[in-house]
Amino acid sequence: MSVKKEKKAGNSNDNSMESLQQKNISLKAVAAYLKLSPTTVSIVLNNSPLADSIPQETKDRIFEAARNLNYRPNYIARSLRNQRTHTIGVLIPEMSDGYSAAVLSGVEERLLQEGYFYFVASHHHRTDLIEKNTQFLIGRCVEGILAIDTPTNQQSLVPIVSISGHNRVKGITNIVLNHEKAAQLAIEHLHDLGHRKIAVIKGQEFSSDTEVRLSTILATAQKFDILIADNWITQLIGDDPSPETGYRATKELLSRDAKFTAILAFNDISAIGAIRALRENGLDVPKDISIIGFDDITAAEFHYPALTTIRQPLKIMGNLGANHLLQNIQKNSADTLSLEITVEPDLVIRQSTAEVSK
Amino acid sequence: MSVKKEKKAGNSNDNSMESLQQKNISLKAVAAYLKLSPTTVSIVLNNSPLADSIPQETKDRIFEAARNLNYRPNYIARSLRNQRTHTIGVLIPEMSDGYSAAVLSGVEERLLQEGYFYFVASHHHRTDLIEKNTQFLIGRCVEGILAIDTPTNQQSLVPIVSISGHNRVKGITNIVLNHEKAAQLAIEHLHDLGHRKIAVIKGQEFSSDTEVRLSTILATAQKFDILIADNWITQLIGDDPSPETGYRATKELLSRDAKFTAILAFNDISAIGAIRALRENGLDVPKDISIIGFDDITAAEFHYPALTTIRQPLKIMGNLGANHLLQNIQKNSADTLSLEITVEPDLVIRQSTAEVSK
DNA sequence: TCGTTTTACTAAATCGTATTACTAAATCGT
DNA sequence: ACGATTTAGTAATACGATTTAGTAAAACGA
Repeated sequence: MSVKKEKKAGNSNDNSMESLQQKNISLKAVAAYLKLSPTTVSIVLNNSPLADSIPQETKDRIFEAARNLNYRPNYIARSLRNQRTHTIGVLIPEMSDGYSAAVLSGVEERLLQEGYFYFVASHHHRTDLIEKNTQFLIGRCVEGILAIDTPTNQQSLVPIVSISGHNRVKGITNIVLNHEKAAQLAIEHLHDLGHRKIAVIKGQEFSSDTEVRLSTILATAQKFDILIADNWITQLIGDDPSPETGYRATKELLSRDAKFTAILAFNDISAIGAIRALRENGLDVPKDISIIGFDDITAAEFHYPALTTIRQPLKIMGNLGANHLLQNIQKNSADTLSLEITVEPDLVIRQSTAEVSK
Repeated sequence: MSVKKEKKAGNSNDNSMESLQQKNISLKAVAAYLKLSPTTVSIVLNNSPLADSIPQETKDRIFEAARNLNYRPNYIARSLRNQRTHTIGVLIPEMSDGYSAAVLSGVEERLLQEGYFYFVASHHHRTDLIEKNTQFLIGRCVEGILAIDTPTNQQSLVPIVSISGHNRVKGITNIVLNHEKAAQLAIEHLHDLGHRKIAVIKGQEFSSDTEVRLSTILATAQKFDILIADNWITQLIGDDPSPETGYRATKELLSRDAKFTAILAFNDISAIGAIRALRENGLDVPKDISIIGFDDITAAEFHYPALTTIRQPLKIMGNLGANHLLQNIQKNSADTLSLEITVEPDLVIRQSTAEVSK
């Protein structure tokens, strides 16, 4: 890393500074300039009902002065006065895992529409950081918290909406996937292709979806008369967000010399790792083994072979989460309903699944 | 999407509410409780130099009361008084493109260490949104702006640090890759493998690195006596952040019936699309055509074939950017140096490149 | 012992805005 | 023509902290 100093810039007699607005014109300054009181200026600029009694001519003068002086109300002062920050806090496990980013993009879209901004804090699956970050965010006067794939077991002063959070705390709204449907789609697809012996890669302990996903799969498999032997279940270990964990879990699976014909992976990332492990063992996907992923992240479509997967509408979940959080903020938060909003998965058939051979 | 109402929660006589801290204890309230003035309480809690004259016994009383009453200073009030928000704004093209997320994780890490939070605003490559979002962020009283892969042509009231921004504006610090070195690594690697005819997939017009990357590659190729014919250069079109654009660009390239032996892709995403296009045309990577990507995003390693790529230290660039922005904020911003900080690329050799056949 | 310094605090101003309560002049109704 | 209302504003207060300037009592120094 090298550093190259170029030149001094922006000292006070630099004429290009003229293009910069002079600092922080306050309401008082505008009022002084107009020889009016701050009250009047405030009333007019905010179009408060009191402004009815101000003649249009004066209003025009005020608007013009505000524009010319480039008056921008100080957000901090306004927040203090109004007790509104228009800011929410978002808790995520990891910035760079694709999943959070996809949900976040939905969150951002919705929030910006309403003039809200958000703080992000990631906790890397450490419970102490979840707690600490929650406190930090509340300390920053956020009006609500959106927990993405993050266990939240505490009630709080501010409304909380949890996306894929898997928890049942009073007053917390949950956005969850229809897990039964997801399991059904996956199992049925494999069943249709003739698979009867399936292995499962389970998520990490700390992932909120781990438990439901496994249990719904097991239950559905039974219905379809499909065998998932105990030692055909492995688990992702460690918090590495790369396919490495799926690779390891699959190696482990293969070492057990099992005779399954398909693998249900916890997510697309681990499915990608699994495929690599299989390939290393001389097994072809989908000819020898079929694989289904989960989530439908961008990488799924362009992987080779392209992943058959259960799509979660991540961006929409972000939209919905933001939406409900805003609603809860509008309402008296002491009167919040505990809602559970369910979104539907889709089966996306690509090239990683095929009819069972022979 | 279905909605299931579960139960009312958190009404006022709900005893679980007791665990929630009562709302907003103010400094004044603490002072009243202690029969002291807010001044004294503030002085002690902030450990201001004036606290020297306060006896330890009184200090202890104050600390205890603050703890018992669960006093949390109001961040907004404090910001107003101190004229510090400890908040910065981050401009990115897209939340979910992997690149921004990787840089952001580095940014977040560094900022949290210093007690800063950040607002994110994405502009989807629209210049009007860049301008608008910048105004919004400044309106929110951010102390500085970090522009990731975002052209910034204006000076501003607050310090700006640009990461991969490719621009030369006074007072803006730039974090950039050593592009010459990157081109050198890529070309040299292909040269070593015997390649003499190379195609290039150029980035979109709006990507800040597009121009430098192409020009450095062309210059370096010349040095190595490698041919890059004019019609062996295609460009990514459109703002789709998926490999689709790379796929299209490569199809176009192949339709020109060119006789190159390797492709330099603008980034890993487009390299992945390129490989798919080649495969569809019956060409094997790396046997028939070698491909080099750029960035080394997570997907690169686990793609099939695993991508040979030029790694950018994205997270470190985020770290550095945040770091320099904080430094510029500390200093008098009117006295900011225009710096250019260069980070070094690495060649990561995997399976998408091989010796030229025959 | 008397003036100075130190101790242990507090009153008041400030940050920039929004709102409530008020006032003086003009207009209206009858 | 006289009280009531409307018009066109302003002064004062609050939001919740920090800081400057100050004060009364105690301790100190000679």
